Amino acid sequence: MGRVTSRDVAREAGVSQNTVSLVARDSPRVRPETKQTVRAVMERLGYHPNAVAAALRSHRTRALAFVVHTRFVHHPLTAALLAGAIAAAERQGYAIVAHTVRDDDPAAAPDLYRSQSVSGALVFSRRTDDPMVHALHRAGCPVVSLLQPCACLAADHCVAADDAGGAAAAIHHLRRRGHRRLGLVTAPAAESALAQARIHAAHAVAAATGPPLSAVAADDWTVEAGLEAGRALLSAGSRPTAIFAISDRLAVGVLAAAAESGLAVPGDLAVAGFDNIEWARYCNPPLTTVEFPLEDIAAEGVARLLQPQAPPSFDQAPARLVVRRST
Amino acid sequence: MGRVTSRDVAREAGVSQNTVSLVARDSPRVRPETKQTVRAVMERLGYHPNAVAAALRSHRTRALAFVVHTRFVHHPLTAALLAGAIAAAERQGYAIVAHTVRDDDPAAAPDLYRSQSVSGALVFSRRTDDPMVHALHRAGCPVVSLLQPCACLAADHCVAADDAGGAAAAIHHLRRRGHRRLGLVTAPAAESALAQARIHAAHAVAAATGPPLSAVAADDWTVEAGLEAGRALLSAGSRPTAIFAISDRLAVGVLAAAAESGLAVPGDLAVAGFDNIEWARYCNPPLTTVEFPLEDIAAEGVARLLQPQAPPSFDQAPARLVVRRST
DNA sequence: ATGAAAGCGCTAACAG
DNA sequence: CTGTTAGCGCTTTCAT
Repeated sequence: MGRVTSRDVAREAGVSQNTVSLVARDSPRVRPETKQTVRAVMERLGYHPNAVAAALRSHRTRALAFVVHTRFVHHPLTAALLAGAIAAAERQGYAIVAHTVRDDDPAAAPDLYRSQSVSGALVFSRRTDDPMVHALHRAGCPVVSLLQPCACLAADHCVAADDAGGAAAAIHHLRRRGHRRLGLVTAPAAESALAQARIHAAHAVAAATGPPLSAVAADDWTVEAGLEAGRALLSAGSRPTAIFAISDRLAVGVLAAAAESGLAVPGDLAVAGFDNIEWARYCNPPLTTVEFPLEDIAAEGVARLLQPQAPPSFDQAPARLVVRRST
Repeated sequence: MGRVTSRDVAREAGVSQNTVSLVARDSPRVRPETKQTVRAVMERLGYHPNAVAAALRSHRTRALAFVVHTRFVHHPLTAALLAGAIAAAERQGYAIVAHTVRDDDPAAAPDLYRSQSVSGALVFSRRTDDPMVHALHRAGCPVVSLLQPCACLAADHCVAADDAGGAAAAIHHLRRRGHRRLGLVTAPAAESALAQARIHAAHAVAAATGPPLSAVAADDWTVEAGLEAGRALLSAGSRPTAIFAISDRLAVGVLAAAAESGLAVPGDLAVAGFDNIEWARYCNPPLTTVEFPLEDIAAEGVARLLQPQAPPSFDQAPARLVVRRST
């Protein structure tokens, strides 16, 4: 009891294998009546095209890789990007192969491409100059980076949000609330153009509207690191009355630091973040933050891999301030 | 400039294509010296085996699907399970194809299997009787369910945690803290054997150690639903002094309800959850909860798909109480 | 608009 | 231990 092949369908329908193939792909070059007949036989025999054979013969593998560092698998943005990528890819008949890369082994990423298992890769990286992205690129793999600009990729192979605009909106908002002394919690910025965009915009807007920001760099994109950075800012001589953290996880750490110090939020300290992760809605108090359309960004990434000649549907995805009770 | 094939390597190394194939798969039936020679040529020519051709010929596709409902993509457990599955699969040379299924379209799941794109599926479902799992199973796809027992699958095709033990530990803990009036927040339990295991154990232990639980059913596994259930419990006549929620997200909702009512946690109300999501560590106050080894569970799921004849390495993954400040 | 023939790159079966 | 032969199921190319 072998599986049903296009040959079986062809024989049964009294047509050639070629015709079956064309019908399966809904080619306009087959007469409608013939299609009807062949489709009926497919149905009756329970025929399902073998994607592996199709890929071998056509040299087109209908799959894309989604590559993320092992450490960022748990990041809330990863899930949303992955979901968006799956949905968009599926619409075009592509599958998404999820792959994680350990920081010490960036060379593993291109194997999927070299073995013809995928025809391109979406990456979510925290670093502008990422060995994993380099390795993919050097292997000739079409790569699109999500959220993060990448040194080795053309600008239109990076689908980013309007990080500068979002950060500017957050600082403007804090100023409008009457805050003079502002604090900024950053992440390892030297490595990340995404972080730099948010940081530079924050500094620029702050300088244009009042005293400069006092910035503290967290040493990772984690709640823990945000907590420590928050402590540092809150124990300084002239404590800020508002803090903008360049990610929500960092901001959650700042909230924890405020709680430690017995500061009421937003009474004694206002806090704003960036990303609008689910957590932001339900922390105590709910966090003012910047949101951007993750699923659209992932979908655009898929489009730039699969229709590389089509014009990008946007340059930067819009960022929007979501005001909640923390400010 | 076509790609390098095993034929090119064979010609260049002066051996047969078959030998190249055996060397690529590191067969013990090839003389070490021959391997050396062939490997050198592979290296020199930049040969990378074509996984698609191998799959077609051998009828073994080295990929597994990881299937989850669209609504649960963002669930924190999903990321950990996926990461564990990827790591375990990769160790055996398999890739993970991530796939989401909309609730209204359960029939889409088997397509990946029928097209020979994957040789089995890991599923993460909230329902014991899930149309998506049924569809996969009916299509003949080997399926292993993670965390959730499934009606149509053999017991050893479900890799679950010790839900009963974890819930029991939580209730015992609350009793030891001196609480008499206990509340329970459940999720839609009729559909979920996982939920039932936690609920039944909680009721049983509570009954054996004091007055019965007063239970409220949240209508989803979300923070929002937990918030509403928490409100219901806290507005009742004789308010409980401690609440056990069968998931952390529900528990976070209960914390929010407590904050609304101006109740101090744990002073006026103790709260415990289940799952130990990252959020639990950093909410305010940090949440007492039950943890279990997600990555091990995913790895075991992969093993049961790829080595179906090997004995399971465990029956239920151990669950452990993590005591934090909320109790 | 359809058919015939060839072959993608590999592995399996068998022979030696 | 290694070589020979055949063919996985499909798409492509060319012919009609």
